[in-house]
Order: sequence, then C-alpha cells, then structure tokens
Amino acid sequence: MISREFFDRDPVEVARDLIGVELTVGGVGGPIVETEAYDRDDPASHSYRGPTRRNAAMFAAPGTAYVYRSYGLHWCLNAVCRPGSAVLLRAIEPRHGVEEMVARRGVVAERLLCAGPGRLTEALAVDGTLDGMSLLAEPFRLCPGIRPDLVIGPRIGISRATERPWRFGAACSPFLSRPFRAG
DNA sequence: GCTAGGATTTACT
DNA sequence: GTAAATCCTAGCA
Repeated sequence: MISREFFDRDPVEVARDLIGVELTVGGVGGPIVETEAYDRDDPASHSYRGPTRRNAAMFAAPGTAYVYRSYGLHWCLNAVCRPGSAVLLRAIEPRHGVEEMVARRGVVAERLLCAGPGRLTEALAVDGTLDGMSLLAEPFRLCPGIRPDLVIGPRIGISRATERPWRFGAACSPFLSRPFRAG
C-alpha cells in the first residue's frame, strides 16, 4: 500500500512515482498514466499566494485529496504532498469498473474515458464533496503497480511557469490526455 | 460591491 | 480552428 510518507516529499518526485500506481475510487479506476506537479513556490500553483478557502486542502496533511472546480464546470483531482504542494492527476488507464465509467461518461471510446483531469473525475465520480478527504482511506485506494517507461514534458493549460518540465506520463500509453512532444 | 480570468471539455465550422 | 458553457477566487474600488 501507498503510505503517507510516499506523499511527504517533493511534488515532482511524487508526480513521477505516481505513474503506474493503481488508483480506484469505490472500486472504479486503474493505473495512473499522467500527472503534473505543482509546488508551493510555483506561479502556476493555486497555493502560490498562500492558503485560501478554496485551496485549504493543499495545506493539509500529505496524502489528502484536493478537489477544485475548473472553468466553472469540471472537477480536478490532486494528491497533496508537502504542505502547499500537490500533484494533479490528469489521466488513468480504465481497468476496473469500465462499465460504470461508460455509464457516467456516456461515451463509447474507452481511451477517452479518463484522458484528462475533468474526464477522470467524472469517470471516477470525484467531486467537491471529496475535497479534503484522505487518499489513504475509503473510498480511495492506491496500490503500487507495474512501473512503465516515463516521458517528461511541460505542463498543460497554464499561463505561468509553462516551461517547467513537471508533467509525467507513461510512455506510449494510449490513455494520455494529450501526446508528449518527445514521446 | 463589481470585474477578470482560469491546472477544461465539447460541439460546431 | 474557434466558441461556448459556467462558477469560484483574487484584486480593486
């Protein structure tokens, strides 16, 4: 099992080591194939300007889930590392409870079920009610899995510190939200 | 109090 | 390729 100590490290290390880890929520999920790191001292991070009501979970204990609403309609799931830093989960490989994901997402293409932060949360039924909950307890489950070859690149969809190579993915995975430049 | 903008996805041209 | 959907937060008056 993944322990609290796993998350009590540099978010870049945690983002890298989370690739291949199996994440399930209520039994639905699969191996993580894409993550991004966000640090306390990072202009692109919600924690950059210090704790607020919205990002309070980012300053909670390592291993806490930070769930926030993006663009007014999507939810994004993060794993809190050291206080003020977190790892954004961008994509997983649909392996467990695929039928349930299809029912929630209403799509046929399996590779699009969890390929993106908003898609992932919809497929796993993650929303604001899980903000501040521990990823080390139900309904979450994290288990070490096969570690694939990694690809590294710049983060996506941000306007500041865009050059930091803090995006990690499983090489050649068909379930990435977007292809890596080198991969 | 009001306004601008965002770690996105989808549908349409 | 471009636009729309939609809401919370920060920043400023």
